[in-house]
Amino acid sequence: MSDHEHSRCENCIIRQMNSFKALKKEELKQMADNKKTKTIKKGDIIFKEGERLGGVFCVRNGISKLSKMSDNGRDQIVKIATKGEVLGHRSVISSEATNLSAVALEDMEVCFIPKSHIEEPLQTNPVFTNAVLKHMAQELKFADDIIVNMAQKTVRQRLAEILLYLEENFGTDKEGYLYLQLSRADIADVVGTATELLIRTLTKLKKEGLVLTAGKRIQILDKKALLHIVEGL
Amino acid sequence: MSDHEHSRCENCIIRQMNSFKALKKEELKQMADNKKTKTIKKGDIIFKEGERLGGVFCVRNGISKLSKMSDNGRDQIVKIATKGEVLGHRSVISSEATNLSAVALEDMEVCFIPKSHIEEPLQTNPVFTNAVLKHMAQELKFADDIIVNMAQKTVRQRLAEILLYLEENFGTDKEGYLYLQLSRADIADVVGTATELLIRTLTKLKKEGLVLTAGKRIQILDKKALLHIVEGL
DNA sequence: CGCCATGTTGACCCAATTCAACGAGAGTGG
DNA sequence: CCACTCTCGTTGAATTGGGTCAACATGGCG
Repeated sequence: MSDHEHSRCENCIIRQMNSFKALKKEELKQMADNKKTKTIKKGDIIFKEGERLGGVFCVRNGISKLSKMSDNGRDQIVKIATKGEVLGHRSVISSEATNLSAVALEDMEVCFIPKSHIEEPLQTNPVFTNAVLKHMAQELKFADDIIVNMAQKTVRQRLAEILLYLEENFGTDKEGYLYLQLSRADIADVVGTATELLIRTLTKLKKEGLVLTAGKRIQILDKKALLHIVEGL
Repeated sequence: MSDHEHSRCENCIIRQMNSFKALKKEELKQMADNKKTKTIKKGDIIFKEGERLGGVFCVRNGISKLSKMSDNGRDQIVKIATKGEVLGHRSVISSEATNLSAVALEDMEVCFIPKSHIEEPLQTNPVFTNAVLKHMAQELKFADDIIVNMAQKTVRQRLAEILLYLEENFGTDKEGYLYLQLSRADIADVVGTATELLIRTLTKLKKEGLVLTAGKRIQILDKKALLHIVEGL
């Protein structure tokens, strides 16, 4: 493996984007010596709901979905995780099996970090622990928002919200289409509905001139109108 | 104020039930000297969404609901918090305004603890910080479950689940009725639906012989059947 | 070229919301 | 004590939203 300077955690830019920035030099060195960088192909499973993770996965590049299977057999996507995010920290912290599955939506590069290198700083480095704590507090707040959305909003509202989210967080290509090309099924799994209804709802937005589609690609035409949909009915 | 032995945090039984058990004697002493015990009447607001809390509320007695207002004007109850639970820790940790409102469902006794007495141990007492961290990890997992339920399950399934939850967590009186008597509107706000539909769904369960109602009181007759509803359709 | 996964549409049925009306208990003030 | 009102629970009926099954299109990809 070509372990050059960029694969040393100390120099990893990703570190600036998450709680790892609170780690000390020695801790990072330890981590760098034990981490395993993995290349993951689009569609590959990083981990599956119910597995016990021996560590966390730090996303170096690419985008993944975190989902949970419902009793009725449908997947619900709970989060889309990208560069800089750490997967599996929740289950390492509570030393339980994961409640979520992680699947790559694009080719990815992730670093697997054995849990001992997380657990130890959690005991000894309060700055790190507090950074993680703050991060989880944020996640909890987002989760509350999602609960309310799922419980109270229509598919149309949730779709509008996700389209805006995708543009906000992943941007567009030069032609103005959303950079992240989720399949209709994936979008449906985020929204929490059947793909047929998702498609119908999207088609309606298209007819109203708020979005534009070309194959699986989607472009937002009227951001304001979408925002308006998200809020009122 | 009758500050007897039971009002010293060091001796508070509640402490055994939450992260405060990880606090050291001196920290508890400090806390005891600065906390304010408050009596809160049924229906009273403990705090409102958007407020900046100067500390956390430790529930000594009674039951409260934590809810968030949706854009469409309906309240969504996100959690029911009871004896031993700490309210407002999330917003203190991330030093933001609360995203939730807390209202008493019964007469309550809560201790208000100024945030400094939380923040300081978070910096200096890793055992405490880790206890809080673990607790939040649990909450996050529950939140994921709720998201999936809201997104994928019917009102009937969610109602069945909540009835079982209420029995499991708050028990029944001697006649077998659920101890915690939520109003139909509150149950609807937990389930995430209109009270009319909630009532209709409950009535159906009654006709099927799975539950029994007397005024606002509810009794579970067939736990197994309810469990079956929760899982399959 | 043909295959398989994905996207799309129709039609039907059940789930859920909404508005409207009414009933039943719980104060409250005369 | 009664009448009044207020909140809460309950039911009806109309309408819309959403799920499901089946059929068909389409578009990469071997």
